[in-house]
Amino acid sequence: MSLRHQSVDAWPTRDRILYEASRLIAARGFHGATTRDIAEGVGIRQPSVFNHFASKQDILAELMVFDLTVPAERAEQLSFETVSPASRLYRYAAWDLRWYQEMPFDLRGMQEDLVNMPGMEEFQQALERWTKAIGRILDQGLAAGEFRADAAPFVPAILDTLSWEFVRSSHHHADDATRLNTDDGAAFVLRGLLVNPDDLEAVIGEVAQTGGRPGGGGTS
Amino acid sequence: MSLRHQSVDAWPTRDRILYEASRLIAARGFHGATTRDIAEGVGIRQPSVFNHFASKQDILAELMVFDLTVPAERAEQLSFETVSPASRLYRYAAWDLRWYQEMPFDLRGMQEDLVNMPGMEEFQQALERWTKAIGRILDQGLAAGEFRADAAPFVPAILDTLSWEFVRSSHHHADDATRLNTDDGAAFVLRGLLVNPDDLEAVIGEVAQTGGRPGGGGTS
DNA sequence: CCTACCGATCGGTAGG
DNA sequence: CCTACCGATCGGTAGG
Repeated sequence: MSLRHQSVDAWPTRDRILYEASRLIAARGFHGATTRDIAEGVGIRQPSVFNHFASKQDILAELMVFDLTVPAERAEQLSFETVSPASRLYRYAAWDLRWYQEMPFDLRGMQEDLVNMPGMEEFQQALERWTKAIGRILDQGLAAGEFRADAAPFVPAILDTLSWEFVRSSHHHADDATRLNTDDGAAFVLRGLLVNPDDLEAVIGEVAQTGGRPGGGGTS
Repeated sequence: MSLRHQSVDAWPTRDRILYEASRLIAARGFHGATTRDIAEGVGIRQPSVFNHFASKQDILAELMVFDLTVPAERAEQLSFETVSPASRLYRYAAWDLRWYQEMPFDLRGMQEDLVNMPGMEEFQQALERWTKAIGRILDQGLAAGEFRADAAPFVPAILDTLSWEFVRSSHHHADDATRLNTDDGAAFVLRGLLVNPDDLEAVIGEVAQTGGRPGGGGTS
């Protein structure tokens, strides 16, 4: 079912365009990734790309759904739940890192500034919603005395980077043995953030009790 | 003396080109930042840019010295010193974050992939030297039992991000009051990495004893 | 530091 | 999904 479980060559052309575009945008940036390069990677001629997407920007927009819209939705869900802030942040981080690890596309080129392009307002708002949702969880944790005030400002940027790191690792080591562990990544963030790092075990336990599953739909 | 202490308008044209280029590359990527935009920001005509730099890529190269060559040198220095690995990593992190905070240019557009462009081999090597030097300190800390094996793999990427975060904060809040604290950033990394986070105070103390100054030359 | 200009390459269209 | 093609824009040069 999932694209991840098939060889890229077996994907529909439309998905292969998304895949090649994501790799090239990650490698050279949006403006450096040309429609000719994308087409060449897919094995078609450049104008044929426009039979699947109305514009180059539409390819970007579809990739941004995976990078911004879906994570924003998940962060908002968790920001309104009732378990402890620490537990919710851990759950979000673990979900986020898994999301990027299992992502078939290479989203490292989806830089923040791209949402400022005309026509990308939808994703500008998704980014804002994500930032606010994470900010809510952080504020709740600060108010509850769970989080360190001198560490909280770094958390959004660190979640971002760890996401990229898991994309990178999933594209470089295909075998499960050398893969980075998503729970270790989430634990790293929490250890730096918690006033009492020794509470981490309990926080993780709380997650298991409320039955949080990494869940979320397919990728295509 | 330092560019940071003068208004941008008072800088020599060459430095203003570097400044505008750094901002545009951060905002749109190297290929999205055109020489016409750079010139417009400086207040000169597009061909005049080439009176100061032989090519657009030469502008990039000069910015990369600040982003890669200088930090690589500092990391290598520290990787061969004799104080504890934890203390050296803390010192590197604190130096690195200060370096980016005081940097007059916006280096957030200096993505890793740019070093793969033809002619940028020098910076590909600088990046490699940086990675190896940080890796050496991490390996020494793991061997000494100071660092957690499940946290060490995340450290290089997190140093990277925190650097960008300090660039961003220094470009957004000019006043010292709301500025992010570089020591807090370094402490965040160490708390996530140390087997015994309570040792952090001692690690910071060790730094003071060996008399490590943030030091390093000017910026221009 | 300017005006004038050029070859190459870009995203996208026409028409099958 | 292709060939043929186009207007716009790119980095860079000539010559003052």
